[in-house]
This record gives sequence, C-alpha cells and structure tokens, in this order.
Amino acid sequence: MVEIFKQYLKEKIEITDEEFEQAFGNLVVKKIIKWQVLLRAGEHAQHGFFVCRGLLRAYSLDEKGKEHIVQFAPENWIVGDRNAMINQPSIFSIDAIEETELILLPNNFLEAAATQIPRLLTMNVTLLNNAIRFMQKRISMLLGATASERYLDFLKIYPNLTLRVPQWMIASYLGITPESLSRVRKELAKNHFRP
Amino acid sequence: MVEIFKQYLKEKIEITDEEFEQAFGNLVVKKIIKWQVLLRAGEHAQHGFFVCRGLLRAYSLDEKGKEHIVQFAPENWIVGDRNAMINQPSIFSIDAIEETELILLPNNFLEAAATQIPRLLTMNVTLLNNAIRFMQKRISMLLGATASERYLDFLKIYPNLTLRVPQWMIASYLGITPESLSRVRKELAKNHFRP
DNA sequence: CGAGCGCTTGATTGAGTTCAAAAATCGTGG
DNA sequence: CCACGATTTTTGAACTCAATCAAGCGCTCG
Repeated sequence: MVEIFKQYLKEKIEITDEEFEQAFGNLVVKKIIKWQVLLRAGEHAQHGFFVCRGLLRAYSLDEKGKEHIVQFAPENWIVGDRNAMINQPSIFSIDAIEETELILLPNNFLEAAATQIPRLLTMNVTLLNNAIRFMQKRISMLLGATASERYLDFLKIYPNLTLRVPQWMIASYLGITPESLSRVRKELAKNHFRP
Repeated sequence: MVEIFKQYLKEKIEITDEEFEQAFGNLVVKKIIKWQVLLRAGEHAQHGFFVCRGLLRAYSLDEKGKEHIVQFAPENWIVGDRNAMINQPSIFSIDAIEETELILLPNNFLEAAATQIPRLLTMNVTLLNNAIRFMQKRISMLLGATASERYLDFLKIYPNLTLRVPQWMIASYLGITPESLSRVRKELAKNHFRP
C-alpha cells in the first residue's frame, strides 16, 4: 500500500527510494470497513488521509440536520481537515463509502518530512493551490448551473464514481434532492446520453 | 501604503522593520480607478494584489455569459489567481469596484522573500489554509442555504460592504437575481431586521 | 422470506426566475 | 448647483425548475 503513495509522490516530485524511506519510513497504513468514521465534525483532526484503495467522503451537517458532501476521495486523493492546522475543531466529518485502505498523514507530516526533503514544501503549496482551484470551480458551478449541468460536471470530475457512490450521495454533493437527480438521469437517458 | 501591508504582516508573523525592509524593500504600490481591470480571465496573472484602500472583485463568466462573483477583496485582503503558480491561464477576472490603492505581489514573492525570512513559508501555508476553509464554508452554504440565509451570511462575512457594493453584485455573489435580493431585503426589513 | 433501504414516478407546492415597467439614485455636463 | 439621462433598485405578474409529499417497485442482507 505504501508503494502506491510512493508512486503518487514520484509523479509530483522527483524522489528516490532512499529519500522516500528516509522521510516516510514510518507511515501507518490503515484498513477500515464500509461506513467506518475517521473524523467527526467538532473533533480535532489528528491526520489527513491518502486513499490507496477504496473511497471516502467528507461532509458537513447544516443547522437543519441536512448532509452536504464537500468532497469525495477515491484512490490517490488526499482528504483532511484544514482546521487542524490552526488547532480548531473540524467543520466536517469523514467516513468510508467502501472498505478502504489508506495512509495516515499526521497533521504536520509534510512540514516534518520537509526537513529532509525541502522540495516537499513546494509540493505542499501546489497541493493547496490545486485544492483552491478545484473549489473555485465548484463555487462557480454552484452559483450558476442547473441540476443537469451539475450532474454532468460531477461525471467529468469523478468519471468512474457513478456506480460506486449511491445516488442520494451524488445528489447531496450536487446540492439537489435524490428525486431530482433521478429525473435528471431519466431525462439524459431519453436524450441518448451515455455515462 | 506600504505601511498598511507591514502592519498586516506584523499581525500574522513577528517581523521587525529591518526584516521588512530587507525582504519587501521594493514593493510596488499601484493606484487604480473605479472599474479598472487588473486581470482578465484567460490571461496569465503576473501578480496577486494586497488591497490597502478600496475594493476589488474576482469574478468568472459562465458559458451563458453570466457573471459569478467568486470573492470580494476589501482592505487587508489578498486576491489573486492560483493558476498563475502552475503557469496556466486565469479562470477569473479581477477589477476595481472603488478607486483602489494596492500592492503588487509578484507570483512567487512569498517564496522569494522566504529566502530571507523562512517563517514566511508558514504564513503562506496558513493563508492558503484560510482560503480553503473560507471556500469550504461557502460551498456548504451554496449547497443548502436559501436566498435570505445567503444574504445574512454575506452580511456576517463582509459586515461593512453592504453600502459599498451595488446590490446586483451582491446578488451575483450569492447566486441569486437582483430582484430576489431586493425582495429578501424587503422581507427582512419588514421583520425589523437591522443591517 | 420479509423488512428496510434506495431508486423511481406522480402530483402538488413553492422559492426563485423572468419579463416588464415604475421609482429611486447616481453622475455628469451645462 | 441643478437637470437630465443612465443605471440601479423596487414592485408586480406569470412562469419554471426543483423541492416536497406520497406511493410503489426491486433488491439485498439479516
């Protein structure tokens, strides 16, 4: 499993096997079952998570008790709570949609590892920038797109998740009801759309 | 004007006047008039901007030609395009809602200055994390909140912008029509709400 | 095998949009 | 400083997309 993370890093930055060992020798791999909770809103996160196999989701509850899925994290995604960095409770929860194998990334693991491999800092900034651009796109979409546009956008971003995520969760990610999503899909099917 | 930026930095990190001079001696201050454009979507951004006085907005256009305001940047806010970091064209435009005095922050100015003051890197990461949390909150809101909830949220985030930003722009930020915002305000006023 | 969950479908409702036009505010030149 | 034209905001009426409520179907897993 750690191999997968090494591969991921190698795509982002040049890193030798020796360097990897040196900086990430003691990574902890964790295997969790479906629906297992990794982080509960209000708690202080101890780790971020790199997904080797499986599927996680990050979601928040609004005052009305409604779930809003902020992000899915399939293979090769990192998900975690940014508030941990400034010692604040998490605003969202994280749990597993499938049985998942993941690597625990302690809150400041990148900063720590960077004492050995300074260019990890650059990578960290790149990752953060990516996250920001991703969210800016999402905001633009939520501001303007109709239900079916949102669904098409979801398909683009997470091409192979359609069958792995239950529809009511996709609906929650899109900010529409499961009923609406069902109708959107029906409409698209009628117009010969192939997912 | 540079004084304001120095003050801003001092609140974020311990920095002496000497250090500031050393790292930021050659900052460029720019004064722009109302409606002047600083960055056009599709261009490659050269700078981010720190607002000393005035008010900027970042907005994108969707395929239907509709404007979506991603962010306002009043005094002491930094706004810029993250795509510049990875040499990609900007997805949004930035212009001035008021006559504005700002400081140009060249794309890698923080990394450059960090050669002199390493703890600037930490600050950079903190800023990025803040941006992410801000956007996560915004996404949660857009997924679930009604028009009037959105407006109340806007008032909380930008308390003193109500009179400085035309209503049609606030509406664009909230993802509703100006007409709807007008009705929301009417309704709130009826219920003795004081802005 | 049946209880429960997820998905679909239908009918109804409602929040917000659209279109139109009046009222208020702003800004600019005389 | 005022007046006029343009822009912004408000108001009204009709409409639309998606939400809600409700019921039925099909699957799975206990």
